[in-house]
Amino acid sequence: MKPPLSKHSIVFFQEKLLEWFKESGRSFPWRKKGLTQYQYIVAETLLQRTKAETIAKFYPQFIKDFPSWKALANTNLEKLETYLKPVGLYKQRSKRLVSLAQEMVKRKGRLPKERSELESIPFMGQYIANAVELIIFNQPSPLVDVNMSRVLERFFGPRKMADIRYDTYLQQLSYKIANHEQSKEINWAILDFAALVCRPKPLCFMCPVNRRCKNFISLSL
DNA sequence: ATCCCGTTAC
DNA sequence: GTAACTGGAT
Repeated sequence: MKPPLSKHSIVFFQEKLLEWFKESGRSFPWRKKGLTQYQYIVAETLLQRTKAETIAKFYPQFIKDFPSWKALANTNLEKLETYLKPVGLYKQRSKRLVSLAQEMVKRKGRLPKERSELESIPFMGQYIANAVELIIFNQPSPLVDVNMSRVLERFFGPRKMADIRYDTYLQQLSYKIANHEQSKEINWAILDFAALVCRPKPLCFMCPVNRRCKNFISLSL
């Protein structure tokens, strides 16, 4: 047995997934170039606990109707709830979006670069803070959600803690994976791979890294 | 560690 | 009917 966390296996994983992404990666409006900070952060907030395809249909119109932090900050909460009903979690989400927008208006649209200050912004948690570092600050950073965790755990071995955000093994592993010239593409590759191949019920037969995966045999029989 | 809280896919 | 979905706050 080879050591599961060897540099070699990490590079193997990165390269194979980047290759897979070029062929089979998904395309979403919030992955385009030239989005404003506002547009990107709103997308991340909408995506929480919701399928990306659902938000993809909804997002372009949302940006037209609420084009800026100011527009969103001045929106009536009940109207926003009605507006968000089709995508679910409308009470949470409207509250989050408005208070986030109001905070950003106070900050004149400027994001703090200090990590702890970034996470002090209401409803800007670990995930979105990582996404801001990755997409807006252009630094390598992992988008560690339940889906990325599932993929990494299957391939590299399971975590110990129940909560992804406090599991040091998973956190360190995900930073190693994301630490790459093409950090954005790696992250998107893993998210897409999680949604299309390494699903909760995995489709191992079409997996480009199945030969080295710890769960290949047990889960595909 | 626990609560929050909806649509969709299966 | 239930599990799943690009989590965050307390």
